[in-house]
Amino acid sequence: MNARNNEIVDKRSAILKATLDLISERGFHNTPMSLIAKTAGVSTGIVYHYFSGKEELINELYKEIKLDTFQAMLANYSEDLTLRVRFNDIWHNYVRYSINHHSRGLFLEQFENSPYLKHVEGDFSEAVAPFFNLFQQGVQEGIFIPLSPIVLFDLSFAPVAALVKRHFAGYIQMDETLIQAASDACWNAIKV
Amino acid sequence: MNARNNEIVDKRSAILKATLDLISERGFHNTPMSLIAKTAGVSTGIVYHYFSGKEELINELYKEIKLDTFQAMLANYSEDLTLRVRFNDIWHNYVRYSINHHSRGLFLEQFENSPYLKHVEGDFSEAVAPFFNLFQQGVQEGIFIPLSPIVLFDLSFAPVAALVKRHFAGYIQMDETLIQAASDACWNAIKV
Amino acid sequence: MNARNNEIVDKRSAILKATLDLISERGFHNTPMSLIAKTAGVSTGIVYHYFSGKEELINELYKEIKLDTFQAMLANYSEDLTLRVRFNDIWHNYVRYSINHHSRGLFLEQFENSPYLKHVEGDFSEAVAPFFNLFQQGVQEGIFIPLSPIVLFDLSFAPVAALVKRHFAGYIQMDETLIQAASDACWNAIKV
Amino acid sequence: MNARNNEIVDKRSAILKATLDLISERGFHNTPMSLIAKTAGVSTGIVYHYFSGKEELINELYKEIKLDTFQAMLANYSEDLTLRVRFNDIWHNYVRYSINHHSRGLFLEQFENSPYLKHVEGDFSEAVAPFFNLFQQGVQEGIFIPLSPIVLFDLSFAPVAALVKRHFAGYIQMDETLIQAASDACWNAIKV
DNA sequence: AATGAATGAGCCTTCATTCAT
DNA sequence: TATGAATGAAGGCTCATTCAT
Repeated sequence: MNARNNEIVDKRSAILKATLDLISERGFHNTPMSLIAKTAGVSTGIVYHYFSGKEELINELYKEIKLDTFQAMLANYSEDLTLRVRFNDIWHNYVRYSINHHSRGLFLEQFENSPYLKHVEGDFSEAVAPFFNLFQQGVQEGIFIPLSPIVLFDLSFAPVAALVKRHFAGYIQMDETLIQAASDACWNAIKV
Repeated sequence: MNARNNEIVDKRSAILKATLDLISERGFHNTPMSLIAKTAGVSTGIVYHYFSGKEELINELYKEIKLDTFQAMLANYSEDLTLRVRFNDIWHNYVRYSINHHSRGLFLEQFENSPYLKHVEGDFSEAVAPFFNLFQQGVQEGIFIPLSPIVLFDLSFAPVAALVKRHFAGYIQMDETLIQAASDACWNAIKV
Repeated sequence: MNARNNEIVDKRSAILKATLDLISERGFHNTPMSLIAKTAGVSTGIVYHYFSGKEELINELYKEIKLDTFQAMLANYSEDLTLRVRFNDIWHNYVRYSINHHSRGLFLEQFENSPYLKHVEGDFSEAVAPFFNLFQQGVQEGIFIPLSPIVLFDLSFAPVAALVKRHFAGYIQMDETLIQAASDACWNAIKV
Repeated sequence: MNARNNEIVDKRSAILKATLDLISERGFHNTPMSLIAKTAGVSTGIVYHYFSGKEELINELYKEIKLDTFQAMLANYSEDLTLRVRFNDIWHNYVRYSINHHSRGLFLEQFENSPYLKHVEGDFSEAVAPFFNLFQQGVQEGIFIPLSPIVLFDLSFAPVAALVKRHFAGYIQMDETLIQAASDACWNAIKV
């Protein structure tokens, strides 16, 4: 990759990064394109070179972050590990990622709860396959309660975002002890 | 209550209702005050007679809905019932309410995930006291895992909103069987 | 005058007084009718019973204050007194009135410098006759320079408003010594 | 200065000029930004590129005009000239300027009498220094009555604005003869 | 006479997007 | 590629005036 390409990557990335930071703090509609450009250190016009408009910019950002989040949850994932260990790793990864990248969580929740934004039909099927397999295997082996993977997914991980919000609101402290206790609780939720 | 008061109540309520419907479908910033007024069948100006501005209108709506949601969760609640029954009732109430009043759930999630809106410091302490007591009692009796009520609350109910979203997205069908299964799962999550 | 009439006078006066106070401090366009009504202790609607609208209200107020100012300048005025004494009395009266009724001066200057307001064709000819006579007599007696009364009026009194503004701005202190010196200066301006 | 700079200067100037013309004829609050833009031949939005808002636009205009007025009064000013000549020149310059640039006078008086507008703390100290020196010198030389420069300034020039108003109202004709007579009168006012 | 809820036109300002350079 | 001046539609809010009571 030559200098020119690097620059392209840099500029596009700078725009995406500025968008994330700003939107997570100020919200979609309180984040003008001009501010995104300024924060990214580029001109307003050039943003429209990399993205067709604000909506596409945000959709692109969503896809990147959503994918990155799934990948982070699956760090060190291996089907050689037991279900219990895999589940626990994912839970910990997810919490850690959510705490270490707060703005990403804020962005995702805003995005996914905004009826205004046309939800991208991003194809995350590949990214979520491991989860699907995990829960399916558990059901088949009679370890998990016989519900669809998507339900098991929500029963397992919905509490994470809620608890991380409490953490940042100062109501609780997500230390290792609490993380483990909550992870165990969620495991018990779906365990037969 | 005389005709005039009825009218006042009606007008204010009409504005709040229009706001809820519009925002849940279009989002905060895609819902102009003029559209709210039009939908409510009143003039733009009069909205500012009942609410000081858009922000107060939305905050007021939030407080009403948040409170109503808590109350709906506690329908037929009685401390004479066993923990198990109480928990199960709340879970069912919450799901039913979320499904029957979809727009309220959409609104709440938008609101609570919007960094732009100054979150009202509405005092819900009274409204959430029963939940607090429920979880505290369970811990004291050695029935629930020894975590703070707020954590137990999230472990118990965070999946509801997630599952209802899947329901409306068409991925799952929240029928009585599924509701009961999920409710049991969450009970198992916090049970010792 | 019976109680009812008193009330009428009171209400009308209260509106005029509120208008004066508010406009002198906030300006014409930053003074809503609703605030005038509230300050006067009456309802918004009743203002339109006493005045046909905001413009008439302000015009009425202008006429009253303008007339009152002329009359104040002529307090203790007598053609039996010498020109010198009459001039000096007017000058002192004007300054004292301007200082003791600051809001009236502020209002008059706003009004008279506002191109937006249709200037009332109030008939002040009777009120200004003494001034006219004073200057005309002085010219006829060869005491004043032979200029039209209106020019002599401005040469005599234009500095008053300017100096009173300096006084309230804190640049000067309009004490008796200064008033007398300035009054003498203006006398010298028009004296042959 | 290249074409682009010229254009910028032109556009900014066009906005200021339109603002002056409109406000002097219609008043501050009867002059919408949209009309200013339209009159200046630009879009509404671009006004906010050159000025942060209506208030800054007006304040900026005030500073420019106030300064320009002082400079016009001091045209051909030289301390080599006698006090008498300097005074007379200023008086004539001021009257001529006020008559030839009527809108500027109207604007200044509106602005300076508006309690609503936050008066800019423009630094005119440099611009008014010659006046200050003039009056101070006169006092020191025993030619002017021993009053502060600011008082002497008002005694000298306050009648100008008043007389120019009479001129435009049609009551008097400010021809050379009258100007000279009035200028002499004001000189006599402050002369020992 | 009196109230004040109600109307709706109009204003200031913002901001996504375009385009000349 | 890159800039940022420029556009203009749209939105939140104000307020003079009206009118049912």
